[in-house]
Amino acid sequence: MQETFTISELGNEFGITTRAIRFYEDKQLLAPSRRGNRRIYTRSDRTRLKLLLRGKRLGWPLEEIRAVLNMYDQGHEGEIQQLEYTCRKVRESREQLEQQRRDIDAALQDLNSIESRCLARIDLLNAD
Amino acid sequence: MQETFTISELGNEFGITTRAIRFYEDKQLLAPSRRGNRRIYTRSDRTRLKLLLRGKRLGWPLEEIRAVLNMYDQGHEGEIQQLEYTCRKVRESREQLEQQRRDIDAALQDLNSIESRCLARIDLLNAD
DNA sequence: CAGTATATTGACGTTTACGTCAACGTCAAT
DNA sequence: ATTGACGTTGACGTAAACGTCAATATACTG
Repeated sequence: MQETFTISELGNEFGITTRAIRFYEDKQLLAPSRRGNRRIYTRSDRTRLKLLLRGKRLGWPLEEIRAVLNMYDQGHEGEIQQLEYTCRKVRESREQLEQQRRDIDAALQDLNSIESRCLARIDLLNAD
Repeated sequence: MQETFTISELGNEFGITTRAIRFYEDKQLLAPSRRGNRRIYTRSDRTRLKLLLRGKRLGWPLEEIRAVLNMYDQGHEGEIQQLEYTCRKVRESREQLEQQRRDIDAALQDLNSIESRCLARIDLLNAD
């Protein structure tokens, strides 16, 4: 795989606009280096963007995604206060994720029962 | 349990404002009956709101939540075209939910590893 | 070296999902 | 009869998350 990426390469790969990527940078979720004026994204920048988009699929606001992304960096260094803070945030995020998983499981059950009723009804109408 | 509810009862129960509930009605996600001018919500209206909020916790836009809510109604009646359309939408929603579940599982793994590194680091700092 | 492609910042516009008044109606209790 | 408590519509405001230009710079390509 490549070592670095341009902004439009990442945009194409992930199906988002360069405008969005610059917006994320503006909101401190990304911090690519520059060659002159232009942004160059490393593999680690790309990973960060990938994680960002995962957060988006889960419906998290950017502000929260930023906090989670920072945990990835702050998990292995810093003062003890900072580490404990990170630990607390980890637990908070985990609880939210577990709530979301419960919601998903419930929704999947509902969808299954809707589909069953739907298929049964179609069957009934076809047996005329 | 009660048979009917006022708008503020529902707002208090679910921790949302009456403004939000009226907004959902405006966007066709709810359709309570009226006594004169005032809204009365049946148990079924309440259930609908509960499902709506579940969708919100999953980060779905209201427009999509509305489509899903309509599946609950359209799953057991209507023409065959409508039923098959509902079936397709059920499958689409299910795929999205399954993607979200994959994202959640991945995120939970990441959080676990962050927490481990964090705790190890704290342990190290405490053993001075 | 002209042309095309890709990049930049900056400013303004747009959609979603409500919040925040304002102005008014209604009903029960004092 | 008035005072709250609760409800209504309507208008306007706002934050988040970008979209959409415009003006400009830089880089590759024939």
